[in-house]
Amino acid sequence: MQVMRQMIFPTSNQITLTGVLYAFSDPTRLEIVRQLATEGEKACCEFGFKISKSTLSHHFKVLRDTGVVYTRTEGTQSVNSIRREELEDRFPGLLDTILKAATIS
Amino acid sequence: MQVMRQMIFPTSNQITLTGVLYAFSDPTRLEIVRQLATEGEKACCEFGFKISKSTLSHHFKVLRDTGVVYTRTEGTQSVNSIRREELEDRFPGLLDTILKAATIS
DNA sequence: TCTATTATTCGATTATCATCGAACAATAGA
DNA sequence: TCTATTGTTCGATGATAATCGAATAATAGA
Repeated sequence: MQVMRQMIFPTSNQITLTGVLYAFSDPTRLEIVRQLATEGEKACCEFGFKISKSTLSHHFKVLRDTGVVYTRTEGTQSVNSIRREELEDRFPGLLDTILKAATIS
Repeated sequence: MQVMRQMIFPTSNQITLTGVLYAFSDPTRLEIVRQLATEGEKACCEFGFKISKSTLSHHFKVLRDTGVVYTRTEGTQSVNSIRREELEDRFPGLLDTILKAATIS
């Protein structure tokens, strides 16, 4: 029987630099975080990607596992937000610098 | 007949953010750039890694192809340096922020 | 010309990753 | 209870990537 496992989020000091950079190195994931940064928290279905929902779910799992994104359940929706405090605490300035760079290209 | 191909380096505007982040997402490559940043330009053989030289050569190729590192030939050695100007021109503050974060963990 | 040094290239292998469709889980609402 | 919605999980597949040993290339120096 398949079980909906509970989501696990790394603590601030469990977040690794290479992990965060890997999370951001995929164009889809970078765009997800960019939208979360500019438009605030959003459900998975509100991003307007053309990829399948299983692929999208995979990308959100990577973002959660690397400590970039927090997901809370609200009804049938999964509402995502950037873990700004933890990221800033762990690697000061990194998120903003990457987000700024993302608007350049 | 195998030919030693000429190295090709991307111009500043050919450098992509996801490419740079991918280059930095590997621990070996991150350490290479960290050493280049703190100790200046170095030949491939001077980094003290325990991996094979073909693997190390592969990592340097990735760093070149993504625009992070410049390699010049000096005798039988390949001397590497960070492309600071191009990176700063393309994505201001990115390199320093990542390097600073690399010293934290 | 021969040898040592340094690094790249090739070919192969193993591992990881992105992607998808189908099935399942959890919730909301009729 | 039934159905729709939303997202996760599973299993599979094709594409990338990391790694290595061996062969090759380029140069320096004896």
